[in-house]
Amino acid sequence: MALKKDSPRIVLDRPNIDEAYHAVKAGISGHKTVVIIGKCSVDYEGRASSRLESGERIVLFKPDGSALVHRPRDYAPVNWQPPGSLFRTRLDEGQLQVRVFRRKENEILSARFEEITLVAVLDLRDKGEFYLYASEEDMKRAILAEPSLLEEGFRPLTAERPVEPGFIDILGFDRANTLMVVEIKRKAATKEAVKQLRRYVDFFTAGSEQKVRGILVAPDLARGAQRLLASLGLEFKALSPQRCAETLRKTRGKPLTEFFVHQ
Amino acid sequence: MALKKDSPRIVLDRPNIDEAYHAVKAGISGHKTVVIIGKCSVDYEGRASSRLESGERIVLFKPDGSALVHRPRDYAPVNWQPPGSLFRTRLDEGQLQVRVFRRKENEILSARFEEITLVAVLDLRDKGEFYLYASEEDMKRAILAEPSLLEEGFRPLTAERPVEPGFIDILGFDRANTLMVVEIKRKAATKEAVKQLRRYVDFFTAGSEQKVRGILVAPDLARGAQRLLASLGLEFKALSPQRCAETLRKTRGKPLTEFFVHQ
DNA sequence: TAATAAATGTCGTTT
DNA sequence: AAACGACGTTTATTA
Repeated sequence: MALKKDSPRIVLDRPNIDEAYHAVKAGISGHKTVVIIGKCSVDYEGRASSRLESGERIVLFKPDGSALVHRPRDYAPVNWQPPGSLFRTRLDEGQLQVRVFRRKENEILSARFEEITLVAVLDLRDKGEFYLYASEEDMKRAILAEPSLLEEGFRPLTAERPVEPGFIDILGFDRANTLMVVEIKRKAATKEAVKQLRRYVDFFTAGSEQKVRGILVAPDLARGAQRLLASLGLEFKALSPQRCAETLRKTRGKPLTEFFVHQ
Repeated sequence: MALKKDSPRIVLDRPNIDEAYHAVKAGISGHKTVVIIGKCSVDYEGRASSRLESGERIVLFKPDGSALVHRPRDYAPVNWQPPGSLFRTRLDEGQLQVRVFRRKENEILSARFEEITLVAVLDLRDKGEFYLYASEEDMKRAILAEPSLLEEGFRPLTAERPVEPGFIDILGFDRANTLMVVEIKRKAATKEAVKQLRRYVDFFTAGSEQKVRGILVAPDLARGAQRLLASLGLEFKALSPQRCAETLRKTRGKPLTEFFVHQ
């Protein structure tokens, strides 16, 4: 059973099992988004194993090969398979069964429906862009565009050529030509971030007499990070993602969305 | 508008905005699971900020206060709020808008619907147990139940009383009464795991002449972990989660499900 | 409340 | 393909 071009959409309210089976099969082979709401049990075998006993859930099968089983609670799906999985639909012992295979990890997910409340087969059109801003990357770009955000006289180096260890956010020189290693965090910097910065600074001080400054840029310092920072001889510069977003907007005179990072 | 006891379920196929609004509002105030499929844009403000431009999506509102916006692709929701959030439904400029507040983190998610394909208000009954096995915790329990899985003559200490640093998986003594620190991984142990074990062993060797053995228990060693392990003077014991699950079953003579960890 | 570790983490980038 | 780090990580556990 193939989906007709003029009927890319199926909604079945309390379908019988055959109706549900044909709709789901057609939807999956037609690369549609399939929603099944009903009473089901779910088994998973792969990196771990699990069994979910019978209950009413919302199950999604997406055209990219991802599958999700959602209970009426929790943020996370109780069972799932990532994109790239293969769907197989069948009738087994009078029940609708959908199996989801992921060859790469040798994983299999099986959902078996005892009762079906609703089946929806949808050709969802979603080309909308997703913009996430005030990211760490935005903060980096703001400092490169306006180095005084970090310190008067700061001259970043990263903008000109990539630095040896690519994991360093920004390298540059202060007014006195002292090398500065800049580590950026978009949230309050933790002790972990401090230790990370120390390692980066060590990379440049190793086997050298040259003084190197390590600057942690973040909106705030997390509990305990202040003391560790001081004890490791590093510095802190308070800077919020919001401030960076404003700077980007002003610097280039374009709408903020221009600077969003597309996901 | 309250949901009547005898109509705990609403399915609206291509509803008009007023029908949709009343159904969603009733569903949310009645602590039902609400599914809205339609064309919407989504804004988020909180730890970061995001804007999702118009497109057709599946949006879930659960009775526990969690919300999910799913595009027709990807495993992860494009936007969400965790359980405990507050829902507010309203009609705004002729569109259905649902806002989700999370006071604690000062986060807000707003979904605005231009077109509504489907609204479902459901009273999902889901008491089914979820069992996950072959977890790291299961491996630990298996070794405690059957110490020879690790090594002939191994006597675990953890079972008797909790150990000082609670982050160590198992502590015990070998046949020669040498202290053993056991780190368990359910997947191939990475270099990170090796370094972790080294830190734990150091905790016991610090300021002591006593020899301490560090054993990494895992089904396999990841690339590079072998060399690091040897260079740090640690040992490896191959053990699979499956083997542990079998041992648990044999040891106690109960069905495997008895040993599942309930999530 | 804060810190820490685990997750079927997922997802991207780089080696 | 493996490895490494980031994530609005989330979640559970422990101090």
